[in-house]
Amino acid sequence: MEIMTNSEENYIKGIYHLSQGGQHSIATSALAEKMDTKPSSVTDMIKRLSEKELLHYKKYQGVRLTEKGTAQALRVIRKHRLWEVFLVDKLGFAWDEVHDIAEQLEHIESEMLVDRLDALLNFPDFDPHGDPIPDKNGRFKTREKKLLSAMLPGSSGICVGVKDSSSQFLKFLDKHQIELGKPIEILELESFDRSMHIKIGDRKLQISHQIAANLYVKPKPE
Amino acid sequence: MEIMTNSEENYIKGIYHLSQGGQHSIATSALAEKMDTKPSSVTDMIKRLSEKELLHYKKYQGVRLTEKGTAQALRVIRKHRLWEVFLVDKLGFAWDEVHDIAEQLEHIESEMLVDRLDALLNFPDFDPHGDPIPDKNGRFKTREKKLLSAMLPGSSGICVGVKDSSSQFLKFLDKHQIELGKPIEILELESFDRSMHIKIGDRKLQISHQIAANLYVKPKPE
DNA sequence: ATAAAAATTTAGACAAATCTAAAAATATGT
DNA sequence: ACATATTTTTAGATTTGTCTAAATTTTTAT
Ligand SMILES: [Mn+2]
Ligand SMILES: [Mn+2]
Ligand SMILES: [Mn+2]
Ligand SMILES: [Mn+2]
Repeated sequence: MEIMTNSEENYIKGIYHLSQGGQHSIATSALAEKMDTKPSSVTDMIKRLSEKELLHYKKYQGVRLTEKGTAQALRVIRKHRLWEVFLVDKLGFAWDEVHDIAEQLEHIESEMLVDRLDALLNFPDFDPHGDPIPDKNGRFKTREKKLLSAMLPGSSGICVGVKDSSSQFLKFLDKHQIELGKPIEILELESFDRSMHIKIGDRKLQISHQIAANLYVKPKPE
Repeated sequence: MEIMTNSEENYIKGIYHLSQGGQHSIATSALAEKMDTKPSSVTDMIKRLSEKELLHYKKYQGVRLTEKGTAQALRVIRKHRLWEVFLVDKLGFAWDEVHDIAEQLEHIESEMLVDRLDALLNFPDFDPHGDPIPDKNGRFKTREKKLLSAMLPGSSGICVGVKDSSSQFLKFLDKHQIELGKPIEILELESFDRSMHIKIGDRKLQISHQIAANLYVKPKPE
């Protein structure tokens, strides 16, 4: 494991996240968008990362992480999510306040620190946004989850994650007491605007399609 | 408070520490030594910091922190020492293992994070090495302390700090069960090699001058 | 199939932080 | 006081990461 700069780590993480969208290879422009930078800068960085064998690159063909690159991405993601849990559980931050701080903390280098933090937090499987936390070998729990918007009236489940984790969306959920872990039931779907009547916990409310399209639910079997 | 790079913060901190040695102004060469870099690099950085009004600089005359520079140094030192307390108290690190990790953590930017960490740790006044932790206004407790080597036979006090905080020295102290907070009594001084017979806690032992010259003691009055 | 559009790469520049080698200023010793 | 030694600064180069503008390749549309 050679040393990586913060910027290199951020690119690798960005590529990893884009790869979760199912694409075989990630386009320069997509990565530029993700990293909030110019395609020319991405090309430069891609060459360095390819040199270090963290990704596969053929000119004009986009990139794909190597095994080594994937492992590195998972290490950074592990740190990011563990720090988020720390900030929420130990320092009382709200779930919409932790991302930017975790963006900095994820680059702190010390395997011992990460593993002890993991232990302090009781080896959490998921972060405050419902995303899985890789263990020290890069393995993580997966669980069945569907977007609420993809569920049918009459079905039910448990609220387990968010797709959009912007502060605005998270605060909106707070305001309506929509929390991870709560049972959720789809009562009715308005075909006109696709808004949904749901029961969350023991309260009923109506939410727009945009909200339903950003909430993950673990469906109850049957 | 404009943004500072990690490197700028490290220089400011280095200058602050050298200034504690009493000098009116800090020489380029002294700072180069401290920062483990070349004098020419120091000159470059000094110009940038002077531009930002963090220090006073006249060519060939060395540097001195401005008010603003001092405040900035204290903010970084506060973070460094709070993180050291966190690592020891909450993650169970030994006092000789925390410095390098704190060197990284001290650059994390978030006033809220620092203040909440401070609260989690119960607003500690001193770090694991006995150094004072500035509060959010940059104020810190001072306490009377003398090098053990400067104390006379028959006098006594409490062990409150280390001058050398290298891992080797700290491990040496661990091995001989010399811990901060323990009462210490000077029994006899060998004039030949200045080694000391002391009682620490309830054990007697003999230590070399080099050890005594790196241990701080709060002397008992009278 | 070719021309136009879009995506990607290259070329050249810049800021931060470092280095080596050379020049300039300051300090020291007789 | 003046030559020598030491310290400090300057000049020029390098690495990382970014940018703009131009060139090149790929994709899309007619
Ligand atoms: Mn996050
Ligand atoms: Mn998260
Ligand atoms: Mn330290
Ligand atoms: Mn310390």
